[in-house]
Amino acid sequence: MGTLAQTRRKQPADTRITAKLIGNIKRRISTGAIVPGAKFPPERELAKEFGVNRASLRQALKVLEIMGVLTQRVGDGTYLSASAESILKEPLDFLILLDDLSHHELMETRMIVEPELAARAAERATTEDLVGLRRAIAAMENCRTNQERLEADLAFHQCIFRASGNRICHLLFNVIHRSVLTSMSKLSTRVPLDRPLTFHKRIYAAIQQRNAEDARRQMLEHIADTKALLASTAR
Amino acid sequence: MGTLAQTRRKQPADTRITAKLIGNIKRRISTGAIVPGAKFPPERELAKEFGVNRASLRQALKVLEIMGVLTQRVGDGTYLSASAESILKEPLDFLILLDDLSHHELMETRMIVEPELAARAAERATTEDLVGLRRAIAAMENCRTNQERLEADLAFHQCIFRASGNRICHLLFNVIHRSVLTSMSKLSTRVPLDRPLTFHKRIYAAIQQRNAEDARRQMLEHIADTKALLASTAR
DNA sequence: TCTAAGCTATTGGTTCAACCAAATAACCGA
DNA sequence: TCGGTTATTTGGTTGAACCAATAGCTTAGA
Repeated sequence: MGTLAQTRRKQPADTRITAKLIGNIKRRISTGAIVPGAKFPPERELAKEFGVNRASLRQALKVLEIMGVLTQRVGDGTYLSASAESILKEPLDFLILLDDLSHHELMETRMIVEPELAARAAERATTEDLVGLRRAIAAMENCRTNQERLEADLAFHQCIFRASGNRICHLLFNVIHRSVLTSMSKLSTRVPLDRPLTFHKRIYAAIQQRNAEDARRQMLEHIADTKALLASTAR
Repeated sequence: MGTLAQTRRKQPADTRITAKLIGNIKRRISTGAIVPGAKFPPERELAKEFGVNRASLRQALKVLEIMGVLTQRVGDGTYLSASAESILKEPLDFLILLDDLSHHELMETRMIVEPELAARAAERATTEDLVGLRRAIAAMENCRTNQERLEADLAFHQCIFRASGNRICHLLFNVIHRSVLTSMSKLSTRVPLDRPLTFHKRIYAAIQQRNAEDARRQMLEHIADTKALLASTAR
């Protein structure tokens, strides 16, 4: 009997075929065999190439599609994503559910990281970043619905994430903010406008003046304020 | 026009059955219909319940299994994970690949967050945390292989993550550290021992003395030192 | 010649049915 | 009661068929 040629079938060594396929695709990406934006071979071909059934391949591709690693369109094909903006969304959603992460803990995380991001933004912000911040403040001043107000709030912080120059934090906190936002939008009580707006203006001023230390402090106060407010309305 | 509900792509709602199933399961978890550790109905039943084919259901379950949300065992069944420790691993791996995140950017993120975590650890560390830190330092002093040294290094920082009390950062930086570690273990040059060890001892002293400010500063220096070292050996 | 409508091949989406393999549960004889 | 055997349950995989959306080609018409 063949000692090594048994990778095909019947051997229990062939466990976890989906994980294997994902690992294989990951390797192809890391070696540059598949490049962001590139088109995959058709599923039927790729399955043959991997030596697995199309259904099995689809499981692996589906995992990557939900994660945002790739995109599939009927009649067109499968494409590797150019970036992975949404890649942390689903996982973080489930993380919050399974580990029962509360607003409190999310806000705590914000308090740890965002002041530092604000400080970096003060050091690195471009003129476009500053424009974005001003626009977000204006949007907040002119908002009419609660939803608009929350979106404007999010936009302001996103500008800071971007200006900080750290993509990991940028992506992560986009997701965290969005999660906080959706829970806040479900609160019956109306979220106040003036206090956050005041802080946003102070933070903007600090960033615009390249005052990292002030930006850090104002951001910390801002989030602490919001956190306290959330804790009071939630009860 | 574009209120907000139209952020959906062109994909018709009747397709995307996998995403729908995942959303449904997510809802069941959030409402407590499925509780962490609980057993799912058999795939054949669950598929009937959802009104879809088993193959389609399996795609959804496979996504959640790879994410670490649930566990499947042949002949046994499907169980909802009690926690989601590994949930960020795969996504972050692909994030690093797709967005071409470098050591540099990962270390940058560490510099942003870990000093603050060290400060919190100084405020909150339990006696068990302190024991863990001492043990990690001892392991680093007694390590013989490069791999052992890196593992001991990781263990030290993980203790701090745990002691900080922030689970999100804990999970996130476990993954980031592991990623940095695997790339470092591939470097031909031997990573030095004395400097990191010195910093670890200083950080431990600060935490043990409940000196948050000192812990923050020492950690910042430590990571900056490592980062510089990485940058020099990588060239 | 160019455009628009229609047809066709491609490709992902879904379903169905069968069988394999691992774990468990039930059973039965010593 | 114990220990091993058998049957059942349950996830893992395969193959084929059909649906539906898209892209690309063809063709009729202005």
